[in-house]
Amino acid sequence: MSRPRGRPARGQGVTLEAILDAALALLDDGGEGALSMRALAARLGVTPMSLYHHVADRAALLAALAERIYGGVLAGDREDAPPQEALRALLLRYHEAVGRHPALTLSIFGEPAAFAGAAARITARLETLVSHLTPQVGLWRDILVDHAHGSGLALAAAHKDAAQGAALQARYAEALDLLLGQLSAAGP
Amino acid sequence: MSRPRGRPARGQGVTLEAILDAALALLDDGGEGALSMRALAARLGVTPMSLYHHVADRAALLAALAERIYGGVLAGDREDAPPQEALRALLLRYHEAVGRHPALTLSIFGEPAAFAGAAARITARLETLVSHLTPQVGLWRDILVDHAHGSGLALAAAHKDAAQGAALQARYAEALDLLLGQLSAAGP
DNA sequence: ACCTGAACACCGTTCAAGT
DNA sequence: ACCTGAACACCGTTCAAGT
Repeated sequence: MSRPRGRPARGQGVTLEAILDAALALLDDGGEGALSMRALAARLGVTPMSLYHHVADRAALLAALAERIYGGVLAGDREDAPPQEALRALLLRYHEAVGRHPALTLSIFGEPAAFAGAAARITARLETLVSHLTPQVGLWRDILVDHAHGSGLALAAAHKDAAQGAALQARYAEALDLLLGQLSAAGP
Repeated sequence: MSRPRGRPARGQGVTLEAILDAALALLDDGGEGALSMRALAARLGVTPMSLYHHVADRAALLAALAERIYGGVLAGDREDAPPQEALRALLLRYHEAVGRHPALTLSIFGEPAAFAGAAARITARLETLVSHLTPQVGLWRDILVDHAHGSGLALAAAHKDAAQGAALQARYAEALDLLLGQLSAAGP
């Protein structure tokens, strides 16, 4: 019944891709507590230990997931768009990523190192955009980032209720427009 | 070496007070992962199971901690202060509570039910205050709450670094003043 | 009422052994 | 290079037994 002990035939093993897919699936429909190395291995039909040939440990797994999800946020960036448009689009994409995988967001906040890479890149881009719109760069950068995180948290807490989730997404867009309006009113 | 099996002499047992104190201590200097029922029991010199005579389970323990810490946020409230002052003071107290026990905040966000009671009372009070200052009540309530949570999260992530923590607290106050200024400029 | 000890079904991770 | 099985040091929680 059990797999043979040695290295399996070519194509039988797990790939990092498959591990990340399965981990995200566990997180998405079981919540934060559903992602354990053992449950993940079971879902992949493999022993827990074989995962450690692809990721260093659980923290590294979360880091890889963060990179996959939040790394894409900067991808849709258009260099030529006016700063306010670009800023708005960036924050909406970020917030949407948070909303699509709320349990990942919660896990990541508990493991800040996992998120450091993507967060730094997103923040850097955001800071550049803000600097085109107001001299109070640090202040507005913090406001926009903190507000996005707080709203993302509310989204994560409401993740069982899809209707409420959609309402929160809409509310975020509304709040963001208000903030951006005031940011540009503060003017350069 | 081990305690006798039956009920101990009067005053030998654990109290809920002592459990909450110890739990907070574990959280504060060990972070989110340091609070386990077993570690908590060990710190109190008791078997894990005796804790279950005082709290239903781990979630209930977190709820009791949330009530202790966040319940106090409304205590300093002065009914007669002008709404903007009261709003500012409320948010600073809330943010400070978050900052004083960052690991609790992180744990609570992962267990939203634990926080429901205190959060609802704080939000209700905040909403009343906001309604005195602007017609856009829901929008500004969300902005202020989400911003406070997001900033609290940053505080939690930086909790090893006390100097950075202080800087973040100061930044929050600055951002809050800016937001409140714009809130009142939007006017009733 | 409140404690104990043993037990159950879990964790993450290391190590040695296999191919 | 990549997998397995056994092991270690943990979890939360239930249950029966003690006083």
